[in-house]
Amino acid sequence: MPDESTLHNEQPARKQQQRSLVTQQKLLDAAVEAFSENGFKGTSTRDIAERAGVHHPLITYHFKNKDQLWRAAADHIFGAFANALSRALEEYKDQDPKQRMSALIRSYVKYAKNQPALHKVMVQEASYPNPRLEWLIDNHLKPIFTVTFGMLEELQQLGVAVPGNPALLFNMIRLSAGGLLALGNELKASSNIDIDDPATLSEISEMIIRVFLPGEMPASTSKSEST
Amino acid sequence: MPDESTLHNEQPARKQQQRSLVTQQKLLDAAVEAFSENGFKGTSTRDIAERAGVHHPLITYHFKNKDQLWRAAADHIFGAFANALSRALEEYKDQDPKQRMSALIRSYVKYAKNQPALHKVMVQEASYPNPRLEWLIDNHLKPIFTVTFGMLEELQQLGVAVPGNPALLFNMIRLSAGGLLALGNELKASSNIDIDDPATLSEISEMIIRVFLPGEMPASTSKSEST
DNA sequence: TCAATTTTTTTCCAGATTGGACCAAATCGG
DNA sequence: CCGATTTGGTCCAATCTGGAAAAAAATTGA
Repeated sequence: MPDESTLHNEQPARKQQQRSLVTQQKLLDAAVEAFSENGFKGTSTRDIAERAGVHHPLITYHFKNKDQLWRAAADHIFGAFANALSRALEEYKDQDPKQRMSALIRSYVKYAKNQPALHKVMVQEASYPNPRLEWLIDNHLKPIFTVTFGMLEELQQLGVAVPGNPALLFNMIRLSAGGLLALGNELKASSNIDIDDPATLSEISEMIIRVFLPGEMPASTSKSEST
Repeated sequence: MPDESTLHNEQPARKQQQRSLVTQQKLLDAAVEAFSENGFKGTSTRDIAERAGVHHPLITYHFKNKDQLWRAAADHIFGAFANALSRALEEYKDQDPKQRMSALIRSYVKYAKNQPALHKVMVQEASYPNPRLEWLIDNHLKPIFTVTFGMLEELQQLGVAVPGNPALLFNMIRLSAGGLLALGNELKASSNIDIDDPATLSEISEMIIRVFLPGEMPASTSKSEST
């Protein structure tokens, strides 16, 4: 299964070298960091190459241009995030809906801690209409939204999640979690919140769960009512 | 009361001209817009001047340099916001704590709708440690935080606000409201939420209130117990 | 009205940065 | 060890950077 995010994958007369993968990885990590800090416009390819410790023409070689690099970087983090969500969903598939959603929230908070760029990049691109935003929505946001939206609706019907527009609910949860971890620099100074403390992290998850999913699961006597 | 945010206010041998105030205003508005979209680094003074429809050397004339312009722009929006909060607080000073906090939230949502830069600029600057972030925290964030923090603590003791670290609570409210309105471009496409619809706006306020302040005010027989 | 002052316009700069092209050298896979 | 892949080093032309400086225009106060 060849890597779709890179070039030179048409007729690989010879397989990709190991060091090539390493530099691609370094460039992707650096790109994520840089783009999340300064946005697409505010980031130069040279800055990215420098962070990666790599000569900047290698960007052209591996990703053709700045725009493709941005897309690859977005795939990099959003793909990994989608995997993390799937894993959490799989692991808790036998639990009740509240447990499942709680697991998703904890998973998101944990992922956002290690990869705050997930939220930052979104905010950066949503600042003004642009083709990257549309691409991001279609390729990465909508799928997550669709899944979560249904789960939230179910939880509302069960009286677990607070009532109201599920779409709003979804985004409030997302913003609370992603925002808190993206604003780490600020929270320490403004609110004396240390997101580097593991205890703070679980406090955040649990508070989000308590706030948005305040109800208890109804004790269902018939365990398998829906097939 | 001379305008502190501008230069030439030491010994005004002659009073500031009207057109001068106009260009300053245009530059401030343009600066807010540009900085919120592309961050400090990603914004050029020429871009700002262009948005304002003004020759770019006027920035140097009115604000000395890019950094001072950024500070003036921040004062511009955060100052107006602080005023809006004060007015809401004053207007509801005779109501009970839950009504007061609800008024603050509605006021924030309303303000953030018209001035999403309030949130965006924060996120932009919090992306990485920098002197502007510290300045923003000390001059504009902490005062708001202090007031609201106390109110939230009181509401928690009354059983109105959800329990947990009040600082976290404060920031979750802030991020839910500010984030939703800052992500307007995205929400329409990803979640079919139209923040330009006035109904959506009040739906947001009311949901935030319902979620974070779920309790009812206890019926107090003694109206004026604390002096 | 008219001169002093404030504000705007115009022009200029020196340097840094931009994304990307190019090719020789090095490295690696088969 | 051969050939494909990857990297290093160099170069470029264009654009953009924040800011200085001086001339021109507009407004004010007397």
